Amino acid sequence: MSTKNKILDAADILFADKGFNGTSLREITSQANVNLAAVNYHFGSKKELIKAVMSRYMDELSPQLESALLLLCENDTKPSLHDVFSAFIEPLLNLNTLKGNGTSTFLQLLGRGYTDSQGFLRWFLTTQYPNVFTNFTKAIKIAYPELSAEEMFWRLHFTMGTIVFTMSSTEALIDIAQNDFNNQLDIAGVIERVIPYVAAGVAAPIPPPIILT
Amino acid sequence: MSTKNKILDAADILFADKGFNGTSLREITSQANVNLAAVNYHFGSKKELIKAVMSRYMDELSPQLESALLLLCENDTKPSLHDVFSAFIEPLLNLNTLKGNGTSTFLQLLGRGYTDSQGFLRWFLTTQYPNVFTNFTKAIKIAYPELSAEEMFWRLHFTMGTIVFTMSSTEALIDIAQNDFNNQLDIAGVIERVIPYVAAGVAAPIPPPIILT
DNA sequence: CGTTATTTTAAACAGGTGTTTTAACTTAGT
DNA sequence: ACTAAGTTAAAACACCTGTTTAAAATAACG
Repeated sequence: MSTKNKILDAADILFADKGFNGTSLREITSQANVNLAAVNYHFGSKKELIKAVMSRYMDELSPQLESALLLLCENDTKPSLHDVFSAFIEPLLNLNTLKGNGTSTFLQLLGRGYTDSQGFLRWFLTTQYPNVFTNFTKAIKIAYPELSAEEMFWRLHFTMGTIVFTMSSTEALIDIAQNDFNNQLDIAGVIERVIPYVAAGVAAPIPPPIILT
Repeated sequence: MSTKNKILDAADILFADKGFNGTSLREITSQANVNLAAVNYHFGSKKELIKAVMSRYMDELSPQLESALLLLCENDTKPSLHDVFSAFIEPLLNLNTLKGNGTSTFLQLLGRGYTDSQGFLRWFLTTQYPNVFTNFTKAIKIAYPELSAEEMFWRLHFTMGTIVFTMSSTEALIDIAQNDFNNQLDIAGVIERVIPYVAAGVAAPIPPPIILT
């Protein structure tokens, strides 16, 4: 395997586990059995390495999400919210088949990107991959046309928060759940539980207008 | 104001904004106009400072949450899920009256605690303030008795994720919302929007048992 | 007043950070 | 085989980290 990929693989796991700020280049290079200077030689800087780790996922995911949502919109039967979220999440699960634990680290990384590094990664994703967001919005608009654009904006971000936050602390939660309920459960199981939750949240009745007192 | 409080106030804002790992003691002490060594003199270490910042909120919040939820459980009319969440969130909003931006920074700090520092803060909170969690669970059990303990466990953590994640990026989201929909909105407004969302999520119909293929 | 405590200050400590440099090594291309 | 480009290696760079030290300043109290 090439040095570049060895670095990407090690960085992937360490970034997800300890955050971008919390992981040093020396940890990455020693985990990858590679010289320290190799990071700056192949990627230029730590910031560019972070972008590269995320791009590896997004470049594969973005077109899959686009086609899955497009298919849903062009269907003759109106999709339910549950359908929309399932279509969105299926490509995420497919990452697992290509790479062990792919889904979990990607969503963890996404969570890190929102909280670490003052949101520079959020900027990177929304500017480099804007279609993902707009297509998703379009599909939901079909499934739940009564929802105003503003209300939808907020509920989408609530949903983003639920998924990202859950995934970034998944291992800890699974540990607790196995202790308390001794029920075998993996990431896919957690995702299957979170879909009804977010679908119900997005589908919640429109609240009465807020009265300013 | 005492040196100790000047440090706590500065650390509060900086920790919320840049995370625990992302904030250096030198940033805190220069923001507080205080000597660097004062942190170690008054608190012992950075870790203890983090605990002190969180305790300041939790010591005030914990009894308020307890009484609000207790009142709800002892009421003769069965509370709805919306009632439970409102009772939980009202004390959070009251932090604002005591301290400017108290609610937002506290929830941001909570979010940091889940992702930064490999969950040592989560351990600190769950061991030091266990009542908060158990009382909340009890109230929901009354409002929605059909939900199994395990399902409730997950939905509570999804809810936690929604709130914490939303609050840790609230300013950014409010900025976007004001640009796109030019609608005046503050933190309280966001909270009023998130309550129906999480209430519907927790109240979602119980999903069919997962079939392992 | 003088004498303790308590607190603040500046300086240094040992160790970690991302990045750069310079030389050695490997790999193609002709 | 020789040169040129590409890659790896060890060492040093300048800077930042949390923490400690020891002296100076302030406060408290008899």
